Amino acid sequence: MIIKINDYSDVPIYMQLRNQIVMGISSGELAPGEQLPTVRALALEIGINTMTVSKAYQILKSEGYILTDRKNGARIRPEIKKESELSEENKNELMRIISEAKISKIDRESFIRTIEDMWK
Amino acid sequence: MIIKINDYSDVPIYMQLRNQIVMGISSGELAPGEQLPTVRALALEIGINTMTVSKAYQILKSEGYILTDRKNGARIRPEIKKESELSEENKNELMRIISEAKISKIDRESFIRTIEDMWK
Amino acid sequence: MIIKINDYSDVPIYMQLRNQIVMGISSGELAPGEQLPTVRALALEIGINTMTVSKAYQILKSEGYILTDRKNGARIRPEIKKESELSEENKNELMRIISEAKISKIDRESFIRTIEDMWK
Amino acid sequence: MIIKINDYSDVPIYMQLRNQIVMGISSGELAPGEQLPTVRALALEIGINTMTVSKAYQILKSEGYILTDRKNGARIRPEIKKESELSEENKNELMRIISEAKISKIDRESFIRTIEDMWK
DNA sequence: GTGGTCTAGACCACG
DNA sequence: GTGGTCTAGACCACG
Repeated sequence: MIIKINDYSDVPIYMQLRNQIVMGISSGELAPGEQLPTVRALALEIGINTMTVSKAYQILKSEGYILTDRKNGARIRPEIKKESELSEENKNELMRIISEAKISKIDRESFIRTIEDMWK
Repeated sequence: MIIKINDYSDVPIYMQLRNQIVMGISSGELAPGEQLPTVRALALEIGINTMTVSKAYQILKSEGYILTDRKNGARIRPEIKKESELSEENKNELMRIISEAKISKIDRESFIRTIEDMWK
Repeated sequence: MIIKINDYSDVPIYMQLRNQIVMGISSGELAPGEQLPTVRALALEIGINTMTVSKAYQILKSEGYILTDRKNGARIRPEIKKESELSEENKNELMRIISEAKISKIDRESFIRTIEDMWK
Repeated sequence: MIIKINDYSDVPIYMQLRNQIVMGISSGELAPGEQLPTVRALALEIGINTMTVSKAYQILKSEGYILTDRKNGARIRPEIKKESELSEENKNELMRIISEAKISKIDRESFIRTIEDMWK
């Protein structure tokens, strides 16, 4: 899986990394149980600090996306358990985006079409 | 209009303020041409520094949401002009949220229903 | 002569007024010796504060563009005397604008054509 | 690059700083990709507050002149993208300066020569 | 009375 | 070590 970091984004690097791994899981590119690179290897590959990768892994672990053990490193959790609801943060973000879309005179139908395209 | 600041959020106060005003405009709670509180009044009301309010207003101004004049303070721009497209940032955020929703086993239909509810 | 004030400009109203009168003189719309409206009349016509008009007149007077006397009010100075050189401020502004034009990849010829058009 | 702040100018310090950096980019004194001093270092050097430098940097960033990243601080954007047109504000300023030049009996040819000299 | 500017100083997230 | 955020407080230009 290819990770792309934008050094100039407002989104911190560890969060960009976390997001891309989550998206990889969601798309199926990262399979349940799949081994992730070691912190060191991934840091080297992307050209970022090991601390940054470590932080991303810790967040993914605390969110229940990955498992880590000393022997095998990190891997995608075979059975990810999540509430079948959006988090409050995500609801807020959605509301903000929808508000901006409405002000931009994007109509509801084309907005939903965008969502449907993204869902695939 | 009631502004609520979450001190524990990662989102900076000025941005929370900016977001809530944008949502107020979108919902119609803040009408085109409507007067906003003065920087000082709003700072006092929310219990934050005038600079922080000022920063929010300046962002809103630079984004074309409000107008400020020396005499009357700030008001909602009567004709807000926006590109009828989602920004790249908003698209990225949507993509992230959708990915998380899919992992949470939220099905597409109920996700879209959520959007439709929020759109109203 | 029609004066147009933009309440939302960063340029203070008194300065907008001053600028428009200077441009009126330059274009010939305001002739040497021509009477200007009284402070009160102009304030009423434009819908601004008399203090603001007064401030504009004072600046124009100190710059040698107009004459005021208690009896006749203000009028355009019959013989405006100016150094036949740009002021330091105007040179600085020109330099700034040229710098921005160059970065915008505007070519020198089209920039000068713009100047020549404006000069007419 | 030497930055000179005029304490007595009407132009705010952060804007003087912004202008001088833009002029530095335009003249080539600041090369694409070149590192800028840190906010703290520049504040110390000029003898102003870090917030003021920070404000200048944020404006330059929002205008697309510079990039900032958390690791390395600010640098000149390698590829600055600008509309190849003068802004309305710059056109207005040009018009004002030309008007004043005409009143000062500066003739068109020498005015354009001044522009050409500045362009180099 | 309004927003705009600036300072000194603090704390924080990021890497 | 870097920029980002926030505060308290001051002063100023404008109208």
